[in-house]
Amino acid sequence: MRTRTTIKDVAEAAGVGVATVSRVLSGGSASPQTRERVLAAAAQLDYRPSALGRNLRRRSTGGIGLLIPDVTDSFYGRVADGVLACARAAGEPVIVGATGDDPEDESELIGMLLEQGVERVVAVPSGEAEPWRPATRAGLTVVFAGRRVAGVDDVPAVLADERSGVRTAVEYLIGLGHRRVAYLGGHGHGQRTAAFRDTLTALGVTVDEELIAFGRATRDSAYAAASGLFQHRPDLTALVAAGNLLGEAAVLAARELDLRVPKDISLIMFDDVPWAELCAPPLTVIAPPARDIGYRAAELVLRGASPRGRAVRLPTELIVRGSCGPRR
Amino acid sequence: MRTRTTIKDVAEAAGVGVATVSRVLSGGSASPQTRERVLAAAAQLDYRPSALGRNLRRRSTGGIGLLIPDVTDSFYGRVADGVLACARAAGEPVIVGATGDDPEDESELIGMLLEQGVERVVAVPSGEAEPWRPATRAGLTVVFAGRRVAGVDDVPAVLADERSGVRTAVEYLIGLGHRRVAYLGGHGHGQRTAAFRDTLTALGVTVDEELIAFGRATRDSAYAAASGLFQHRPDLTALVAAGNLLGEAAVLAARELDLRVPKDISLIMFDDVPWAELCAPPLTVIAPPARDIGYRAAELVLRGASPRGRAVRLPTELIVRGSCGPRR
DNA sequence: ATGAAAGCGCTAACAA
DNA sequence: TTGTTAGCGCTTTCAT
Repeated sequence: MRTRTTIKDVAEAAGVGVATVSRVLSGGSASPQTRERVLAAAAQLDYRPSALGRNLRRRSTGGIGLLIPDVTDSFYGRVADGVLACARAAGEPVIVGATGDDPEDESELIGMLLEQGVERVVAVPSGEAEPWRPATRAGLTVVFAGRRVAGVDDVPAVLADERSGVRTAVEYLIGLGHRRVAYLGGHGHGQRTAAFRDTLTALGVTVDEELIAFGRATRDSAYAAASGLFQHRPDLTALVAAGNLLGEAAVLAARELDLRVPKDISLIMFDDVPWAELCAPPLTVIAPPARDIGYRAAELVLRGASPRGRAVRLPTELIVRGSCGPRR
Repeated sequence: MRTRTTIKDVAEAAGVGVATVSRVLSGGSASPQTRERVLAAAAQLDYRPSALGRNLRRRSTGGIGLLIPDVTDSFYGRVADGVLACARAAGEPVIVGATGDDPEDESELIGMLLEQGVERVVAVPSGEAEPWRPATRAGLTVVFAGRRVAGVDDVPAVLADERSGVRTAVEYLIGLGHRRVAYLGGHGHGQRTAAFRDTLTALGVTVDEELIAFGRATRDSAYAAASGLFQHRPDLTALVAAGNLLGEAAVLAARELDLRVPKDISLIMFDDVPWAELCAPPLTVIAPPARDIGYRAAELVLRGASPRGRAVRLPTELIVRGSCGPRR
């Protein structure tokens, strides 16, 4: 196997010093003729500067790290897509890790990034503060996406405006005449849950804690929670699912229990996914701008993020399809 | 910001030379006491060897590159998940790029990986051979996943057994009494298309080219193709969609045209996705082991892949749900 | 078994 | 403007 052409080869071929090559290639000053000679030689030899040498010298990889719970989930997938798009535009490589929402794994992955010399990371955090201590201590620039972590306030975040999104949804349901509205939440949905309660209260509907249930991040758990809700409280007429997995579970459970949507029960889901339109009836959703969240987070982290941990909130959109109707 | 602790710090703290530290940490020979001293010092200083130095020395990143058309697509997402899982088990970082199935982008991304010193890549290739020339020339170890590239035969591939999957599907449909079976294909589905034709022929059904249509990799294009098929040939009674995007389009188009599934038309899709169960009726599918494909491909590439470009074919599974019925 | 020393490819002072 | 040089942190001969 032929060994890679290095800066030295180019320097020799162009009859200049390596520093000059480096300068020319990174847009430094050089006489027009020198520049041309260098460029010609580089092109001739098909030279590609090795990031290895540069990284070592700079003591850091240029790239950005991306930590998400699960590539396979539509929401995180879209966030990742946004990050990749932004990084690509900036010519930066992205190292991706899946945490499974497990703080231990998250911790290990952060360690791996540190080891790789990554110094900027975008993450949908698991929720624990602990894994992020070593990161910030090591001087990592991190930006949270889609969620933030209680107790880690020096990290900026790009979020969906969940409060307003959930409020809109609940108002919509109440406006349709519903009074016994259930809520199905999951990991990392504290914001949404709070908004749900607050909106109900603000509208003069007393919060029935029995109508609030939670599932863990598996399909089975979400299904069990949804099914339990429907069975224990057959009087509920509407349900807000706080995420796409939970919405999926709600649709399935409703069907299994022969509940007609939206006749028997109105369904609304936080997050828009391709299958929302394929459902029968198509699902009404609160759509968060997942891809934008990723893109903006990547922009922020590349810009060096602001030292002050402010949060950017991106608006959600209520997309009315066919899964909500007037109270039965 | 405190500067990272280096191997030199550990060496000093342990009162040994850097070479010894390096040896101990990579499991080389050392006297028990020296080993202990080094380990203690390393732990004490919370030392993490920098991949930067190691990479430069070794002239390569340990990690693996992953190139897929679109993180957002369920199939590729699952492939990516498999790759990430395997890489994580091996402690290797993964640099991910989205090609959008565009050979130009693919080419650039390959260049980026080369520049980063990545020497192993798993890819769902766009289909063009050209982007891969520089890669193999540079000595990259590459393994294709889910697809292969005509003319690039020195690259091993991990694939779904598409022929047998499609055959099973077509046989199933024919067994149900269907004779006018349509096929909706897309980019990179040559294998499936061929299997479709062959199976029909083998079963004594003449292939009606008008019943074979193709969409590009966008939702709009897929929808147009599906819709066109249904409208031009209202006599067709069954359709095989070669991928999840196409299946989605078929479901939507059928609904739009008021075709009842499976009464008016039987639908079967290559690829299993969460929404297949949510559909009404739930979609019958040929499920490829997407995650396994990714995992196996990563295993192969980490093992250094075989120089001989053999293909591993993983079996698909026919999952009968409710979208296929007897000919009307 | 261990240490000294030579780089890996690159960039950034510093000189010229 | 340009070349020389000194490392970045690590692994790996080569002596000892």
